[in-house]
Amino acid sequence: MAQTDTVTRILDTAEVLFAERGFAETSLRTITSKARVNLAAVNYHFGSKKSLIQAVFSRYLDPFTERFHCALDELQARYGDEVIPLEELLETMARSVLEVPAERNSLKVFMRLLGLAYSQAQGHLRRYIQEEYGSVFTRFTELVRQATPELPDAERFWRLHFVLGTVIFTLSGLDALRDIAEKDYGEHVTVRDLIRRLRPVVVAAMQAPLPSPVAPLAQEA
Amino acid sequence: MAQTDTVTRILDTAEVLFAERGFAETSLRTITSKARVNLAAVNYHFGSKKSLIQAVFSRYLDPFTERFHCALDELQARYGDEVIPLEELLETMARSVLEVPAERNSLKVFMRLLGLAYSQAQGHLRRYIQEEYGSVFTRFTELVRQATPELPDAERFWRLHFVLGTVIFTLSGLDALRDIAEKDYGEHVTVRDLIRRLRPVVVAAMQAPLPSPVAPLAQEA
DNA sequence: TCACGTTTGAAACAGCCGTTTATTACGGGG
DNA sequence: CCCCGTAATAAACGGCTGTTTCAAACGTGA
Repeated sequence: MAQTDTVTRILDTAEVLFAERGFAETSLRTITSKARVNLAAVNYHFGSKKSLIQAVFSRYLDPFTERFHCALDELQARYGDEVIPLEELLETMARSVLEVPAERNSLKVFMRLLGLAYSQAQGHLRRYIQEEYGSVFTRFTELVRQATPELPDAERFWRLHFVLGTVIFTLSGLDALRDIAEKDYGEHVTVRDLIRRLRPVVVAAMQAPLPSPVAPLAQEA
Repeated sequence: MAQTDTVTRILDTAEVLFAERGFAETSLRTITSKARVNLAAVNYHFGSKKSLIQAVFSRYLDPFTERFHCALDELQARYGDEVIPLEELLETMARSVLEVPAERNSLKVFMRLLGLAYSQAQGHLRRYIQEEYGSVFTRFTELVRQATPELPDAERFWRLHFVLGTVIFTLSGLDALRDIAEKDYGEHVTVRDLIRRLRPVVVAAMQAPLPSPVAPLAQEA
């Protein structure tokens, strides 16, 4: 079937180019010419550039949410009524994130796309992701809440976004950082290696002592 | 003098629009019309859109690097031959970052611009910032090295970028996150409040235990 | 007051953008 | 066989992009 081939070739090319340059900086002509596909094929199969962007995300997020839900099911079944430890939750999430793009070894692309979804304006994208995939995050958040009863709700909310920032920021800018690290320390760092380094940092961040209630950061020392 | 007025009006308008929508998504026509300035003024005063972008960054980074250098001078003078504690270094950096845009209460814009400089492709921008302002970061990194002798060099490098990711990611996406936080917890969070929350998390991240050397993250539990 | 360098102004430039149209080629069921 | 829905193609559409041009206005020293 020629249709499927055209569609996937567009998606394969688009996700790489989007990850490299961003959405606005990647034209449909660049995508279609590099994919050796007619320009009109994008509008024919996807309707618009916006829809193409959403389709690129769905191809990653649909399998991810499914796997993540399953992994959480298994985790809850294993622990029954006991509280699932925080580290277990974090590792489950990490494993689910890693499994999806591992099939096409494109973790870098996946992370870069997630970073773009956050940083790039693209209001429609944030809304789309929120509406389509917000429920998994809500479920995960609730489990984290049970695992960290000592944290006030607001504090936990912000800390989750802190560590989310660390992970997405690091892995989405990995290529640039890797160049610097290689030049300075000679060692070629792998994604797996980076995640090994991230683990204790993330755990420590979540378990950090509560901030002082009066906020004297900018005072003169 | 009318020239100076035109230049600053362009810069004032451009930095806000860039921060809101990104570089590619902000046209010169949008900038000049909102700044009530002729379209050609940008190319006349700055030469090109690229140069305008760099000028926007310079206006923040030049005062920042100067203040930061002075603050580090003072810190080194105060501690003499003693090692400067890590918390002291982090707070000095935070204070320097906060002081600059405080004059025009535009910290949000500043952070968003930093985030864009990282996430947006814009190779020319990264190169420009690296060449122009890399030395301050090098100096700061060396002081952090002395403050954390127990960390291997590579580990420290990555952790600095981890916390950098947290701060930039959080503060540059602050508006979106604030909306969610407000809806969920009702409290309106200020930048100052966020920094208060960030402090213990950043310190804990830098002081987290070293990762296990064998990297078994993705193994089956 | 005149002349001159600097700054504004309106208009046009070529080029790329996303999208649409109309035509052609394909391929399995009546 | 023909027919018809699906898909690929080339070409054109209007619109917006950054940049350039050239004339007009400005302000300041001679």
